[in-house]
Amino acid sequence: MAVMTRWLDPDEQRTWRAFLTASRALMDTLDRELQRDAGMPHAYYEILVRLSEAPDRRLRMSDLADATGSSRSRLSHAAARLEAAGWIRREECPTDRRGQLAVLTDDGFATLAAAAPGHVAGVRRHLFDALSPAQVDQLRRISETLAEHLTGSRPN
Amino acid sequence: MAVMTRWLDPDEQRTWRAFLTASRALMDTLDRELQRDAGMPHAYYEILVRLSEAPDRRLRMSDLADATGSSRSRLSHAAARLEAAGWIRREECPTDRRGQLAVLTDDGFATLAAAAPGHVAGVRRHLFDALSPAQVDQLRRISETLAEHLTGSRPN
DNA sequence: CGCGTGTTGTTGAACGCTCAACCAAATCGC
DNA sequence: GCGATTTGGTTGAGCGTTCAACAACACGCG
Repeated sequence: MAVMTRWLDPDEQRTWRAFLTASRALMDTLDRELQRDAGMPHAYYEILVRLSEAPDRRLRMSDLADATGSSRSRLSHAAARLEAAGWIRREECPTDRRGQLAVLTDDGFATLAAAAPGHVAGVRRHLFDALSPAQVDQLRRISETLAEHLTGSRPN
Repeated sequence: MAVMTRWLDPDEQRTWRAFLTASRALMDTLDRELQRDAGMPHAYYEILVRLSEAPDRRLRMSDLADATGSSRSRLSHAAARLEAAGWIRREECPTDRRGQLAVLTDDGFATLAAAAPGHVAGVRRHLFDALSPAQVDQLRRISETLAEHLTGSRPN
């Protein structure tokens, strides 16, 4: 027998819609700021950040895809654009002939360094400044729980 | 004199990355489920929902754009697709000759009714089931605060 | 009234993402 | 070892979004 749908009660409804509105507004705002100030979308910024933190500023495409939570296809397309912009280059992987390494160029690093202060200020202004320290802590726990629930492992 | 950047401290860093991971994973998952089960992206589902709740199942394009948090351009393109799918139709606005009304068709309503149970189950499974009642409450307050901070008004 | 200004909505191009198909190399199983 | 499967990565088509430009209409103010 078909299971009756358990709809969202008014409180859940309110929570869900507020979450949708807030997270969309936040990401849209940061995306627009980054596009305006650094000429790249937030997803590309994240790729450059991960590369900048990696040893020798290089990472396997696969690991980079995992770190940024994107599909291989998406990363492949993005890498093509980033390479055309001169911000990364590709190298062959010495231990696996299928593999490719994405390497952050000096140009890419400089672009990232120029974009970072403005972006961090945006994150602070639009997110952390609006919340109490207790709320920031709550948000961290909630997000880590959800991330683990959805991806099966803790966020990196 | 240039202001020194105040970087994110390790806790803020962790919070920010967890939030990015969680919200992206959640939206990606729901989007994929909706695309698979109902043949539409989440943004289009939201448009149909808002229309279904409006008096006479019709709304000014502008109001619909505000309600779904999308640009006019985006909504215009979306409406063209939804109209081609037969889920909405457009009518002229009687009080403003510039205006257009988006009207949910019976077909659109039926499609929405068919998609809703699965989608609600997904929201429950991926979001509410993973959190304690206290966390749901925290998430609501946090989201409402952020939404108000970012958009200048409470989420609807 | 009539002119300027703001609002409503659409359009086309460029861009980014998804999905499915695909190739090549590594690994598994016998 | 050798065929079958899995893994790593790319590609092209189709879709949705953004941005800037535009057209049509409403409104305010002299």
